[in-house]
Amino acid sequence: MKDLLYLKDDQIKDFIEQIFYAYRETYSDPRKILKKYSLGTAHHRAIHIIERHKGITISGLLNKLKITKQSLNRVLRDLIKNKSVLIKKGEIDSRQRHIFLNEKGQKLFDEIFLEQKKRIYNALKNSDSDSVIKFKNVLSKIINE
Amino acid sequence: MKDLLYLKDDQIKDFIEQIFYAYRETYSDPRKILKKYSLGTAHHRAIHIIERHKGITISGLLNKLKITKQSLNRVLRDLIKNKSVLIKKGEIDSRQRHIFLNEKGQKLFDEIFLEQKKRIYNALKNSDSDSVIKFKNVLSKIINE
DNA sequence: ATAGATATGTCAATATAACTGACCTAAAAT
DNA sequence: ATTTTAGGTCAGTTATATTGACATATCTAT
Repeated sequence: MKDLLYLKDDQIKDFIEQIFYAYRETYSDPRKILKKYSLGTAHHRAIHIIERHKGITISGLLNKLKITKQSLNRVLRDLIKNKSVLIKKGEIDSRQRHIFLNEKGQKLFDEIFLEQKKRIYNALKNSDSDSVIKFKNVLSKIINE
Repeated sequence: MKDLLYLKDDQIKDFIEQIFYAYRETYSDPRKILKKYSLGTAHHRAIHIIERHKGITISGLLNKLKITKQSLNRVLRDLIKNKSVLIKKGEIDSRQRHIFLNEKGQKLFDEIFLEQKKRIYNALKNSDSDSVIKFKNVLSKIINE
């Protein structure tokens, strides 16, 4: 049995608490901006993933957001009504829908990101590159466990 | 102007996405257990913080959870009815309430934690201690920004 | 002693974001 | 031709949060 300090229960409990704070703070920063456009964090998460995975399909988005299609449908309906999002039929498989941010959506993303970025940027700018790489690695391992 | 790779926007966007996944996965693992006791993630977060900050006051808990007292009240009412939580009047300031897990609450926490721990434990056990320390440091900086 | 501030509790209404379950169409795969 | 897959939608419900108003007890400061 290992007895490494960083595997002690208290350390793990701390991480569980810290991951909650990190998520909550990171996603609460741009709430005011979202409210200006009558959107919420559900829309924000969708916009973020669409921006990072341009042309993602509905099922692709569902897999990343892990919500039901009924929930996603409401979110996408709002974003389409809002004219932030563009949906294209698949050329190979025309059952599929490919989702993109249009110009307005990209501007909205940029505005949200500018606000949200600050927290991460300021945290990273005082960290050395080794810390950032290792942060990324551990985070990835947590997700892919 | 710095031009460090890890401060590039794309890297920061990745972190924002990864922090969402890490939080969601970490807190969705014990949902089945919670459901067994007719509790949800809101109760889980409260239980976790009470376990880590034994005797915390209502306002202390509000500061950590960042929800309204009306929301917290519902959560605590459920936990008291459930007989997981014990509330003591403050001895120095009798307006204050100090919150504790009682035996049943601690057992519930242990059961939740055992499930939730796996993900973090497995992620950390293959990481060297330097990685874990640096992960913790960056995470703290993100929270305290 | 009294006035104001603080800590907490609670009622009511509403908002946000999720869920389940049922059913539908169009197109691809077999 | 049949089945499966990708997506859309209606209806009802649940979980968790919000705002706003008001109440009580206790502490602090004058």
